Amino acid sequence: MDETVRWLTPEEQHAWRSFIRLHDRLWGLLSRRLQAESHVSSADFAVLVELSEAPDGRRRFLELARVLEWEKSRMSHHIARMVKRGLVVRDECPDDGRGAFVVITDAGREMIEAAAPRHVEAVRELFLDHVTPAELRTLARISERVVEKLDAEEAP
Amino acid sequence: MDETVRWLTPEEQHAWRSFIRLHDRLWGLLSRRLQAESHVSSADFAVLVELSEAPDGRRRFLELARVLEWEKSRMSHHIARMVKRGLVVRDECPDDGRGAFVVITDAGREMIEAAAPRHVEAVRELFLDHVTPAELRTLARISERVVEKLDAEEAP
DNA sequence: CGGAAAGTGTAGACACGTCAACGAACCGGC
DNA sequence: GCCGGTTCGTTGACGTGTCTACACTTTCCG
Repeated sequence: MDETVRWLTPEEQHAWRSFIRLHDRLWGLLSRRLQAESHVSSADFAVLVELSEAPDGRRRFLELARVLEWEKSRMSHHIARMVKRGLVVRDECPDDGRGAFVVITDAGREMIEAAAPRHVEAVRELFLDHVTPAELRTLARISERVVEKLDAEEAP
Repeated sequence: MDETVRWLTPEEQHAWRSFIRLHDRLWGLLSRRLQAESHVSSADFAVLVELSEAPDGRRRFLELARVLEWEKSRMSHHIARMVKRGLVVRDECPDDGRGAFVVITDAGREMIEAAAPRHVEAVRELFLDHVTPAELRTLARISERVVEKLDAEEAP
């Protein structure tokens, strides 16, 4: 084993753990609120937002997966569950025999329109209200830069 | 419906989405590396770190849950899986007939000792190396402050 | 034209987390 | 002592995410 491991300094360890902790707590609370108040999961919410903003409320399957950065398998399973609950329907694609559209239903629109304002309010109350504009810019800058590096990491 | 929803500004929306995206990508990549290189999940890793640092490699069940901020049910399910794979064992508590200890096994120690250096290296390579010390301090400060608010939110 | 390769989506097995209900042991006051 | 409330931990049902393998198209190219 390589004995020259560069372990994290206490500051690094603290920052890293705090960051993970922040996300877990925040996302957990937001998800539970969304579920309790609006009866949709965060994943449902993401799909419905994407569809409701699309022309005719419809999107190709893998296009949706690409936008949300989900694996196609996850998308397939999740759409199956959403179909079962009546939030979306599948529609065959005339141009491509393999493909399919996912289309938001009226029930889906009602869900998202009821959930969105509450969700936005929660994001403000639980997060944005406690962060200064300068801090938010720093956070965004860090996030963009690191994600860019990760993209480069995964590409090859 | 309340028409006076304070929707997110483009800057806020961008920062929020970037933050979530950062966590998802980073955590996803780290988890997959941990699994592929060391055959442990992030959750296994967290448990093993905690146990390996404890005296005699043992901890009371709910104490572990409290430290990791996991629900007791999650802990119970997860420990059951780890027992099945031989990473930990359960041990009855003589003082308290209800209670139990979770104890790390030799195999568990080997796992964590092999996984830790790689994991630390990955955290550096994928995250810390791309963030300045000042940015890291800002991130830690934000995280602490918001988590504190969330604690206050959940307590009552 | 025809066959290989790549694209689109599905399906099953499994790991994981949450929720709610439960059983068993402890604890405090009467 | 014992009864009610609390704590400790388990369990089963269910929704979710990943991985692998698969089936069916389309497309590319000789």
